[in-house]
Amino acid sequence: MNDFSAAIALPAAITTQFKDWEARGFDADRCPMRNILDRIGDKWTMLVLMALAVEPRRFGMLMRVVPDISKRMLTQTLRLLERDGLITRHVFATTPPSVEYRLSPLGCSVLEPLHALAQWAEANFASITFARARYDDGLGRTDP
Amino acid sequence: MNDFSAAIALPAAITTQFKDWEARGFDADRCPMRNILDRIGDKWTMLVLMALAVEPRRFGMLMRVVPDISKRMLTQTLRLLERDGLITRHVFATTPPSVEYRLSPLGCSVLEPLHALAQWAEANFASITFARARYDDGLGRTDP
DNA sequence: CTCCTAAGGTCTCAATCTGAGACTATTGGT
DNA sequence: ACCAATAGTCTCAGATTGAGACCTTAGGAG
Repeated sequence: MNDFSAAIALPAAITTQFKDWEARGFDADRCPMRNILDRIGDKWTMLVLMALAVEPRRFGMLMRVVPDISKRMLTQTLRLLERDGLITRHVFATTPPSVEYRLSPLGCSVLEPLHALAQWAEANFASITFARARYDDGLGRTDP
Repeated sequence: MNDFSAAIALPAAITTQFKDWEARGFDADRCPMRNILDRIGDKWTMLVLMALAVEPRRFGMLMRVVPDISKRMLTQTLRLLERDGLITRHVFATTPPSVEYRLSPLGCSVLEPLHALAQWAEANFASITFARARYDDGLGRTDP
């Protein structure tokens, strides 16, 4: 009847955690998830982290590798990641000076959950594309 | 010398995947990660998914439970999730009509990677807060 | 000399997106 | 006749983002 609780292997641990946070009010300052999502849950951050996962890279290289990002947003994203200790910044005294960014150990550790998300994305991309097409054909409204 | 490759247990599988996608250009239409991030990588979507992970919920309840979200954004977020097949929408003919949202099996399956991220957030929240304070005290610039 | 280029930014302005809150529809209750 | 409740939509002001001009410094070309 309710496909909800049966569809996934470990719902208890998951829903418990979410229920827990919810009970504490998702308070913006104290809730870890709120905090972390405000940082990495945006358009560019995960992409930048993934680009740095391949190898340490300089600003210009990141511009080339992260698609469609503007200088402005790349700068901002890198500053915030540096502030949070996920990446480190190294200036080399060439002329003009070049700057390399690399993941810190903390930054490396976030690759694991990011990888989980990536795996999911790859595994379910087809389903999503299909659902999207269906919805756009007007058949999608689940309960019209 | 390079703490990069040693800091995490499974870097090879991860970097390989990212390198792979990068080689294919992160093309906005075809890259799964790009697609998925454009959808769930925003300010509200993960929070809404988490709220629905606890139990199926009606619009008004979601408003109360997801902190600071506006009607406008909640509506938009729910529509996009429905379009992508992650949630379903059920109208009940009460007066006024009420609408319940619940995770689809596909939506349930995303809880797993989301949970991984949540675990990471909880485990590393203190480190991040510390790094942030350090940076804001002007000590943060990694290589001034 | 003088000009050009490189890298990594910053700054400005226009376009886009978001938030707050007014407004809508329907019908049972007072 | 009027109010309340739910799930939205609509509008407008304010916040965020993107595109691209501009800045700095020193080596190499002419």
